[in-house]
Amino acid sequence: MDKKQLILDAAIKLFVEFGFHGTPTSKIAQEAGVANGTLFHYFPTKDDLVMALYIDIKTRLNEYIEQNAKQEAGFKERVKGQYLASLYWALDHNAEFRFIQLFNASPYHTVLDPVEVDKQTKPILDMLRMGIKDKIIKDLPVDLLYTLITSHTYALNQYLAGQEFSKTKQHQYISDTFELLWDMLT
Amino acid sequence: MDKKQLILDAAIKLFVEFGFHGTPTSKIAQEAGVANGTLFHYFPTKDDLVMALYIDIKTRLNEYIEQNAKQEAGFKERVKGQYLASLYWALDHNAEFRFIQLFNASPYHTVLDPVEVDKQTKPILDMLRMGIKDKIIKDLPVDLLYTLITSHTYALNQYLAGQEFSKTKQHQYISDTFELLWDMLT
DNA sequence: TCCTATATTGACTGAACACTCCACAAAATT
DNA sequence: AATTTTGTGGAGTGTTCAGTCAATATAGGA
Repeated sequence: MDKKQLILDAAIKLFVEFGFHGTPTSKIAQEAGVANGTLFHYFPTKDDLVMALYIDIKTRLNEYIEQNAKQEAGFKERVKGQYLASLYWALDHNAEFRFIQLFNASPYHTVLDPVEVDKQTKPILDMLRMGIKDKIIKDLPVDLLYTLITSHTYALNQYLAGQEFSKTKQHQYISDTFELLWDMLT
Repeated sequence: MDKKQLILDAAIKLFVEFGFHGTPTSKIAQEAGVANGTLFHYFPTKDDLVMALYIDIKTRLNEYIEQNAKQEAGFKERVKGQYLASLYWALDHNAEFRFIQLFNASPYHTVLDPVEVDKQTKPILDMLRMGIKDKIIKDLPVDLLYTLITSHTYALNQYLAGQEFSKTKQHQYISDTFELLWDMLT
């Protein structure tokens, strides 16, 4: 068993439930079933843990999107692929997705390496630029559009997580809200 | 000079910059220029302070919206009035607006009195319901639409706050994104 | 088998923190 | 003016926490 992963898993759960301030490292170690010192063996500081967690989660989400959002079809289908993949992943990894939101709203977000952030968002911005060039979507700054799309996605996830819908209803709302998003963009 | 207000002002500033976990009550008192004990005279616990702060800010925002979003015109103008008022207020009270976001993403949000929350959102939900009945906007659950509208608004504020735009540009983006929002809803 | 490197433990520490307490000041009430 | 209530101060307190450390375990290579 990978203790490092146990620690990360415990940390997600507790951070999402109690926030960063509300979860001592001791509780994380306890929840993970490891000794206090073990946590600091893998993560020198609590901040390192938070950062590592964010990077880990974001990486896995991006991998999932890359593998599941097909590239072949037309522009709308490509955007939709990204949107659906994000939300399907979020349905299965709710704590992780909420952690991303928590992190984004927190001051940690500002200490992220901008280069790394750019690298992750660039493909999407490029896609949007192409849509603008082809006069498919509205001509507005792509980073603005990106912000709006992202927040739309998070908002839907929060909505779905906040209530107990059937799988069918969930998928329906995901489709429906993609159409809203699309109407917004075009 | 109202020390209570000094404390609230200092708290907003520090919470937004360092997060809840990163701002000790001692720093808040120091920033406010009052003694440690004075803070606890007004706010028995740190949590009470956070809560009071949220309620205070939310109240002022709502008052501003109520006074500035005119009621008379047609449906689109009424929705637009709300949107513009929110964002204009946010431009002048950026820390406060970011505090609301921080709070919403935090675990504090779950301990809010649901009755109070309902009371604040009801007018907007009623407005949306009317729009649906009149076939102006799409027929989806109003609380879902509300979530999407809210997050759209926060997202734009975050975008505007993140870069240094001229007043003109800011107003233009606020108008432009309202049209996006409207296209999404209708 | 020995040796070295890495993993794991949990008691410990020093600092930071939320909050208390009591003294005193200012205002309000009588 | 006397008395009560409310505001203000800041040193003090008990606790909690992030992070250390030295001892022990585990594993892998020579």
